[in-house]
This record gives sequence, structure tokens and C-alpha cells, in this order.
Amino acid sequence: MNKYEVARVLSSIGLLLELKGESFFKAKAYYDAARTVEMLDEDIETVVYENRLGQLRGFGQALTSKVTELVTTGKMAYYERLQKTVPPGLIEMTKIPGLGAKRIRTIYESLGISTIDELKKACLDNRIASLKNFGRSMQQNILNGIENLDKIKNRFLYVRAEELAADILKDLKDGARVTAEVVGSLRRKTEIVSDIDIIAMLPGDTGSGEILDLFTGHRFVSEVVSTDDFKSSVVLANGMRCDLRMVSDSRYPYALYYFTGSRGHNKAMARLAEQKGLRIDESGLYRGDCRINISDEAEIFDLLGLQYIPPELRENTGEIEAALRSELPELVTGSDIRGILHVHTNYSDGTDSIEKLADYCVKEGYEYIGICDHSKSAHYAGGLSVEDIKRQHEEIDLLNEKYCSCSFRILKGIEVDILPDGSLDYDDDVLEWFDFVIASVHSSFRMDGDKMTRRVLTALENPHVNILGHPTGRLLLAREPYSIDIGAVLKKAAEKNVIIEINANPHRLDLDWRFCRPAKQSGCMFAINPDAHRSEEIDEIRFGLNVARKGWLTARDIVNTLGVREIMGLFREKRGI
DNA sequence: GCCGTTTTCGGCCCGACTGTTTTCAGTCG
Repeated sequence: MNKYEVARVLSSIGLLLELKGESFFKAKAYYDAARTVEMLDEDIETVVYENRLGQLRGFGQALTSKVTELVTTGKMAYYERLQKTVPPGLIEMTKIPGLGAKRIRTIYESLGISTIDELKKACLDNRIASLKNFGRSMQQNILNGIENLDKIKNRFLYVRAEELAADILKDLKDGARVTAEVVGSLRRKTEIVSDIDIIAMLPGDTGSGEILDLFTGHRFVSEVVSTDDFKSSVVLANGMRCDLRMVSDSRYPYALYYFTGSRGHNKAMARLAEQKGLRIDESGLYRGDCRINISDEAEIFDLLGLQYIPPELRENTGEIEAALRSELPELVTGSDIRGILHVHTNYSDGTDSIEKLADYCVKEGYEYIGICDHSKSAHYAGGLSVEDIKRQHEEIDLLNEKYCSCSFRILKGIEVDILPDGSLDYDDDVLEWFDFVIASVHSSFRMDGDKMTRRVLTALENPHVNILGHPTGRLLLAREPYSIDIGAVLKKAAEKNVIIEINANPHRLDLDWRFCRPAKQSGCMFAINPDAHRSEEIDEIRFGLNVARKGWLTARDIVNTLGVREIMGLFREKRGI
């Protein structure tokens, strides 16, 4: 059992205790313990077997014996008992904004409501508004929250779909030695997907039976919706739909093409084919009744007189016109990225030391890492006091001496809060200490649009700000972007040479790819940042690359494709140093 | 539930905000 699994159980106990109305501090003890475990630099099993759990801060007798039981037996009796005393519907309710443990408990205890369906009905019957400290407005907010939950029911984060699809695809390829690929929105790398579509090439000599058996019998499958000789549709354990379609080798490239494109892209391609006296559909490209034989998908674009259009661009946003003129951009790739910016350490809410994060970047072949912990107002995230900053900078200086021999560099950065009035969370004389500054909004999200826009524009005026962090604050499937005039923000950023972050955290993917081209047209530069809170999350930069590619960006648009000297020069120049 | 002591029990993170109230309760980051 790894440390993250243990941490999950401990956090879950914290939530259950809150829902039961136990002392918040008792719950907090479990949350704190979860975090301590997550931050362990070594294997939790080693710590347990060497009886060193009790030496960890926040681990007394109770936690030591409970976590020992969990790690050695895979179970914790206390957790299992606790789960039985709290209806699962109450845990679901914590997803409704504005409903915390106390309100959920009030609803449960005074009205006996234990599921979201019952809660919805109670709202419609006006029974919630009459509870003490609730009221009509709160009742309406709960209803809105439930509606939003319904809306996202069959929508999933790209990252989750990608993991599942990769596993299914691997099993099909390994088990049936079949050529197969993921298509649809997942291949176009959209941030939210509703299902997984897979195309497989029918083996010439055998039937489709073996592939279908592997597919419908996959361990992720919870229900087989339909199956015939060439198609199967299943529902996976997380509720996601997954479709497999099998086609002959001659139709395979066409199926790959057809089931990848967005509807708009396919329609536009069909119109183009028509203009050229051809016809295209999922089965092939036809001249009259005669299908043109091809061996791979790229030939389709050739035959239509187009530059190859990468799947990410097939959204019908001008890619066909650009491909006709051979003006598609050369999209940025992972190998263009030379350095990593925006990484949190255990000085604030990250779990790893600066050294561990830096070592990870060295191993991955990056040339620099920009450390950016939270600023002092971010109490919840252990934001850095001025003394903490001094301590961290001393440590970075020492580490940089160590990395000097391998030409790796740690940059001193900060993710400074943009306060509600647009000022920054440190004085200018403190901001001067950093190599670069990311400014982000982390509080008062519900300001009206004018106020929020003014707030961010004011922050962009500060000469110390190099990068605007997660510019719209959205959390995919969880929180809408804050109300802001993004056009005005991008214009001001371009004017003040402030780089726009493409936050690569799969829950954020902010800036949205749809804004990348307008931002570039305004004159903005971009940084693809992982916003990592532990070393492995540095790899999440690939999700940011998806955004940049979907946004038509090239390596020249991205500042962290620069070497360390060039990027330091850029940061200094902007700040007039 | 843990910690640090006053070795037996009080304190544990906090400020902004929302919505409820009419001075406060609960949520959120």
C-alpha cells in the first residue's frame, strides 16, 4: 500500500468525522496526518515495519496503531465501522458548493435527508429554506448546485479518460495483436470528454471474436450495452461510455480520420471534397463510385490538396483554410520544452523538497526549474512569510552550487496572490528578491466582472509581475471561470509584457485553448507550467502542451522553450533590471 | 486526535465572503 492510498483513507476519515459532527480538531488531526504521510520522503511500508510511525509529527498512539493496521493488513476496522455510520449520499452532498459538513448534518438530522435526490425534492418542496440559518437564497444555491452536478454527470476530465483508454488499448494490442487507436475528442485532446472511442483493424485471417471478448471482458467494464460482429459498446466502472468499432484494413485509415474529426471539421472536409469532385465519408474517399485506396490517414489530406492537419486542430476553427494555403503552424512539442516553471515545494503546500524536485527535472533532461510557492496570505496553503523566503533563497543558493557542475539552475520564483484590490501580497522591495514573479487570484472569486477585471489589470501594472497565473481560475467540472473580461486582460498583458500562463494541471487547463489564438494575436507570450505539488506532477506539463497545440501555438510562442540565460534575460528585461 | 506542558487539559489557522440575521454561522481557499 503506497502513501497516497493511506493518505486517501485518512482524509476520508476526516470528512466522515466532520459529517458525524465530531470536533473539527479531531477531523483536522486526520487531515494533518494525511498530509504528513503524503509528504513522506520514503516508503510508508518501511516506516511502519521499522516502527517509526510514532515519530512522525501528528502521530500519537491512535493514529500509529490505525495506520499500522491499514498498511500491514490492507484494512482498518475503525474506518470500515465509520463508513457504515454515514450514508454515502452525505459525502456526495459535499460536492455541492456552499454545503459543508455542518449544513449537511443539519439537513440529515432535522429532515432525515440522506441522498441528493431527496435533497432536490426537499428544495422544490421549500423545506430547506425554513431550516435555521438556511433561507430561500441558500435553497436556490443548493438547487443550482445539484443541477450543475447533473450536467457534469456524463462528462469526464481528459486525464481520467486517457488513463482508461490507454489501459484498454494496451490490453487489446497485447492480447489480440491488433492495430487499434483511440479516436474522437480524446484524440483531439479536448479538456473534457464524454466517452472513449476506439477503432481497431480487423485481422484479415481471423474473425473479430477474440478482440470483442477482450474488450467486453476488460476489468474496467461494468456493463455491456450492445455487441455485434463489428461493434461493441460498454459502460466502464466510472460510468463512462466506451465504444469499439472494427473495420477492414482498407477502411482503417478512413475510419481513423472520420471518427477523429469534430462534426464541424468533417462537414467542412466533405464540402471541400465535393468542390474537388470527390466524396468522403467514414468508409472512404470516392471518385464517382470508385474508392481510392490509401495506406494511411495522412494521404487523405494529400489527396484533398491539404497540409496534414494534426488531430488537435480538427475543430473547424480555420484549420482547413490554413492547410489549403500551407500555413498551419509548426506546433510546439514536448521536446521543445527546456525548463519547468511554477512548482510548489514543502515550504508551502507541495510535498517534495526543492532538491527532490530539482533532481527530478535534471533526470528528465530539463535545464532549469522555477520554484514558486504560495505567498503569505494563502494561509490554507502555508504561504511563505518573509523569513521563509529568506530561508528558501539560502537553500536555493546552496543547491545551485551543487548543480553548477551539470549546468542546471534553480530559479527563485513566487506565486504571489493578487489581493482583492489588485495589489500584490508582498511589498515591491520583497518582490525584487525573486528571479521572476507569477501573480494569481486565489481568493474572492465571486467578485463582479468589472471589479475582477480591474483587480487583475491593476496587478498587471506592477512592474515585478512576469507571469499571470491560471488567468480565469476555472476548475474543470467543478468551478466556473471567474467573471472577467479576458480580452481586456490579454490586451493589458501584451502591453505590459506579462506572460500568460497555460496552467497544465488537468483540473485547470487555464488559459483555455480557445483563447490562445486571440491572446497571440494581441501579442501575448505564454508559459506552459505544471503547477506541480510533487515531482511526478511535473510530467503533467504534457496536458498544457495539448492546450498550446490546440491553440495553434509554436515553440516560439512559449517562453519555457528558451534556455536559462534567455529566459532570465526576458524576466530581467521586463522588470527593468 | 495530538501537543505541550501548568502531567491533565486547553488550544489547535484565519480572513473574506455569503447569507442569514440584526450579531452570527458556515463555507471556502
